[in-house]
Amino acid sequence: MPRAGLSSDAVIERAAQLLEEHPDDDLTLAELAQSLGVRTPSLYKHIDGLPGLRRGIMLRAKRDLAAALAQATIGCARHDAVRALAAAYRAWARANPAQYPATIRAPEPDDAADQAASAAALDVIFTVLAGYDLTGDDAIDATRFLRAVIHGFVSLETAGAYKLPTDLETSYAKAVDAMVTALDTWRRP
Amino acid sequence: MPRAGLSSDAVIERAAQLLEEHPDDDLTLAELAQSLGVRTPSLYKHIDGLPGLRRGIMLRAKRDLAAALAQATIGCARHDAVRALAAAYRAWARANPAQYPATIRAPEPDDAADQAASAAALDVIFTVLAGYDLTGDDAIDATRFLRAVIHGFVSLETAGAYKLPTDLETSYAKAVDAMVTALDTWRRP
DNA sequence: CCCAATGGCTAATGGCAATAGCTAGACGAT
DNA sequence: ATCGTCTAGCTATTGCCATTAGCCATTGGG
Repeated sequence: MPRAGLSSDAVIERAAQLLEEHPDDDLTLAELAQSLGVRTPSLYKHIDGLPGLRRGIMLRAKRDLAAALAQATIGCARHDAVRALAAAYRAWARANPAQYPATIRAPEPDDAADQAASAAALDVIFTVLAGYDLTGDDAIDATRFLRAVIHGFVSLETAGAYKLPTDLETSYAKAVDAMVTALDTWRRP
Repeated sequence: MPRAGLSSDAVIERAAQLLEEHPDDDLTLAELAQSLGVRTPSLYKHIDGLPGLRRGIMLRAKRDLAAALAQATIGCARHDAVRALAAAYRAWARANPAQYPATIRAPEPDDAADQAASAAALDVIFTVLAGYDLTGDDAIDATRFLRAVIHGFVSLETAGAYKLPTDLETSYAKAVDAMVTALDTWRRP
């Protein structure tokens, strides 16, 4: 019985890889175990069953996305920051299309780690929008709009809903432009 | 052996109901059969296994959504049509949150019925945007933007991502306003 | 009234997640 | 070096689910 030298992180990372490699068929513990050169029950020494594995993948994804967003917006403000955020968000989703849907799932109310990971990503957005002098409900509405545009585009793109041959880069650039313009004149009525 | 009087449509409709009733645990043929007062294998006389059931639910959802959108935009033009479309889209998603994700899945290339159902919904959007005199890539970019804003907001809302107490109706209204304004001046650079 | 079509059933198979309990290897303390 | 403990693997087992094969009763058209 040679030891495989697994760990919780190693198992989760491998699972995320498998998820990206064939996104169609849902991830199975049996497949994951085989891919790690181990029998299925052995995985339970590192993860808490299938739900625990899914949670691990989700947490990993949320943290990674939040870090990418934070990284991308360092030293930028206003329009530049919004564009950098939008670009980094889309780049992450395109690089991890199978994990992306997990990143928008609302955290469970009693899961502190999940709450923290979700909040980290939201904080980046709030910080970016802080340059627009929006307060109260205006800031919240603007945040919701920004998330809607970016998530909406990226989600439809990675789901394969944009099938026409027209260039996606240009379409996204125009969408981001429209969003930036809207944010500029957000306070009004 | 009294007959249960099932049909393909009845089975699919019941499955959609169950899906909405408890969206968490994924739909099982065993549960569906029990809910219909029938043994599991009997379902195979009406649907083509679990994949066939899922496809049936998806088709039903896409057609229903497309019909709702078409219905809502009758007799409207430009801003009014866009607002009506946005309102109807969100209303449908809120009424059928568990089925909504199925409606954005890209159709399989060889599934004619799926292609048709998806195209029906897209046609409504194209028709609504026809009032804006957009042509070529401009029209496609605008369509993508419109879908991104509406789907993005609705998707995040039904996923529970908008947790703050601020009124969602107002937030959506502002987002739709911003989108309408952007569409007004879509052609430019 | 008959008979073909069909919608229900039971039985059986195989895959998967999950649990219980065993065992060997790693590692620290003496 | 040796012992003892801890733990990461394992096998065996259970139970649920989807799926298929094959049987039988009901239905409805000639």
